[in-house]
Amino acid sequence: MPELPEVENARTVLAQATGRVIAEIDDRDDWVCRPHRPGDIATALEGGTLTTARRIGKTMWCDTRTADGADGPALGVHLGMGGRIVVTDSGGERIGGGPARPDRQPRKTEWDRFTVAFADGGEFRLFDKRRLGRIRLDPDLSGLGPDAENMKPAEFRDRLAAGRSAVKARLLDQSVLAGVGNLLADETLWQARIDPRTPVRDLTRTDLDRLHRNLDRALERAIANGGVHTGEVIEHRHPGGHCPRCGTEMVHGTVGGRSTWWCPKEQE
DNA sequence: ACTCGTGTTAGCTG
DNA sequence: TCAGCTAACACGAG
Repeated sequence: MPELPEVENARTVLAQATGRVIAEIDDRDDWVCRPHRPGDIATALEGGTLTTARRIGKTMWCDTRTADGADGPALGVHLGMGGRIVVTDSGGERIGGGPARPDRQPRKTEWDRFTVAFADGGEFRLFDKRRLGRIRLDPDLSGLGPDAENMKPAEFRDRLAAGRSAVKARLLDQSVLAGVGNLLADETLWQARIDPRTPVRDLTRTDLDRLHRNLDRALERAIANGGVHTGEVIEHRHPGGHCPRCGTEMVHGTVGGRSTWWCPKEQE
């Protein structure tokens, strides 16, 4: 599920975990918590509090304070392909995450990969069937480009146009800009009518500005509508799918190492 | 039964 | 150095 819009929603849920005293942490999943050893994260954070819930691209982290009021290590949270944040109140009820809707995910405790129990009785959990999510202390954010939201046109052009990769590969490169995933890239390129395979060096300034405007719009709409899966072209990304604008059959290929669908007529 | 995938990373190759 | 490929992680969906 998670690309920038989903992660931003998750961040608002995670924010519900701030300001509460950490009683106990279950960090026994040594794959999700690598390279830490079981107990490392618990030792570092138990007795303290999470003070913020921040995000760049698809990476979230909480700043922390120790029991005696000093700054603690940051707690990094990445959802991977399908992780979800669950925060409960002292009564065990889920909080955050917008309008209440029944949780369709069957819950199985072995899929809770990391749990913070608060002194008030509530919890913060990373629920992740595929175990591709990640928790770590003081995550390295230096490899991330600027968040894909709120980039200036010139900054977007300069960063995107460097190098000679296919434009989609560039959009997916988190060190160029952070937050665009596979679905959002396909949606944006379709909206902008640009072939995902186009080398960035062949894009004109006009192309880049149009791409940027469409990325902004796709992000805004995905956030408003509840996720990247609400994009216009997303439901047509399958064998036999047709371009919702012109009706041409969508074409499939691999670009930037990822499954890619585009309209061969409009995206040249 | 078998392939694919909304993500990331390490390691390898040209 | 850069760019592209592969494997690994684990499981559901088609």
